[in-house]
Amino acid sequence: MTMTVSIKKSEVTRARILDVALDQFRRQGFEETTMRGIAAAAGVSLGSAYYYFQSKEDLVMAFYERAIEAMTPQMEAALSGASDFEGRVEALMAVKFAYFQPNRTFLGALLRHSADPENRLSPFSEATRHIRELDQAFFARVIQESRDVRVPTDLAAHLPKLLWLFQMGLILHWIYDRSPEQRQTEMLRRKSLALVVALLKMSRFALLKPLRSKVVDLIVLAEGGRVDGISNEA
Amino acid sequence: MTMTVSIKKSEVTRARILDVALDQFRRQGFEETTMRGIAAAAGVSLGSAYYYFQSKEDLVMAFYERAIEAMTPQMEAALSGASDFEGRVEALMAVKFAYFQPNRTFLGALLRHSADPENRLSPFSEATRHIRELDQAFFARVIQESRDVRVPTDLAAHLPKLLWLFQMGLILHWIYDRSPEQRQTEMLRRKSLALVVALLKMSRFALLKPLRSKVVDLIVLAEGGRVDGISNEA
DNA sequence: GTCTATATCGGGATAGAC
DNA sequence: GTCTATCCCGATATAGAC
Repeated sequence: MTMTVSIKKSEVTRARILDVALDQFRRQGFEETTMRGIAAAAGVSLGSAYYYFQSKEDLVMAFYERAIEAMTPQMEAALSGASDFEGRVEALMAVKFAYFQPNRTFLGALLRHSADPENRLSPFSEATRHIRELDQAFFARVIQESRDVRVPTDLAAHLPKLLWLFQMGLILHWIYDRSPEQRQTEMLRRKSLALVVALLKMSRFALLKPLRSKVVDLIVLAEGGRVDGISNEA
Repeated sequence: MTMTVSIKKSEVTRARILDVALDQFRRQGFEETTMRGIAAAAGVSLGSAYYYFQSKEDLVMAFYERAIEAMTPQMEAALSGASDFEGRVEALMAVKFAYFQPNRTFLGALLRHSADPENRLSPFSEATRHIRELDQAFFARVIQESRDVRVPTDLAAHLPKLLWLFQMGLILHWIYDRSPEQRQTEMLRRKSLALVVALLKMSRFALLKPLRSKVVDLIVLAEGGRVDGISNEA
């Protein structure tokens, strides 16, 4: 009992700092929020804030961790809720859009650096690899479990990453979407997913085999380098 | 005479600051270069440096301006040097890669923010629109002047922007390419361009008309929003 | 181990005197 | 136009209270 309490003491402080930070990030954005401001609002000294989070970026990483944790059960439900390929992919993406909705502005501040795989906060970075792979695993399950879309194995092997990339593109578009209530992204999401599904269904046609081979060839080449973080220059 | 001299006085100072800045950017990168360092090396005070360039970013914008200015005649030559579509597109891109070669690291520091169209330095920003449009105009000329690739008009209307986007993707890949001498990007460039050309040639087939319509539909939707800077929520 | 107070540094940016 | 002085902020370091 006493142990449990003493352990929690610091975790409460840590959680409070994180809560305050995320709140300020949401309301003022990333750049505008200062470590001094976070510490003050959390009722701790600047030194304490840095004691728990070595940098401002670490606070963001904690946000990512929370997000994937909270979304995992929701994505499980999404998978069993829909019955066909398109429905499942749509359901998976819907979870993200719903969860990130209140944090859209804040997320925008983070994804500003998304193009830089060497930035820890980038969705393509080594630091976020774990989260990325967890997410891609859900897309892999969609492919395995859906019977209505059968993709040739050479292409299927890369599909989880491709679908994840497709999702990232939509999120990025959404972040900067200035149309009322981001309706434009919604439409884009619907139409582009339909197109992706149509292309995947076409991908089995023997006539298109040479074309598909070229595409897969390109994907392999691109993956060998940059698409998935620091590694593999095969 | 006296007027000419007195006008030039400040421009010389301005040019000196810019020269020093670009030199340091190239050698140390963007982040590592400080306004204090620039001012010191240019023999002016920090305040003076800020008098000429309101921010560090402004120095970068000047770099962009210089770049497009220097590359314009080279791109003209590239267009007349090649005879077919693929050759011309390749020649246009080759000009960029050659010009940016010595600035690759520095360019990387800039394109870190490329995903953010609200960042002035982003190739998708309002601030860089002018440069972007100049560049896209060269791709438009390729399409008009090449007889070997005939693209249906509905798609052709968007092709300059699409080709430019394709080029940006390759440049981005190149920036973070860790393979020796960025050979990977070179291969990717060659193969992906060949694929693009193959797809464009296919685009005329009547059988693919419905698919093409869907693609064009998507492009229009995306362009209406984010792809090209702040404007048009048509 | 948890936390405060405080000093210090580096660097972008600004105000105001000259 | 030019400079000095100053501010703000992220980050680091240190000394010490409990």
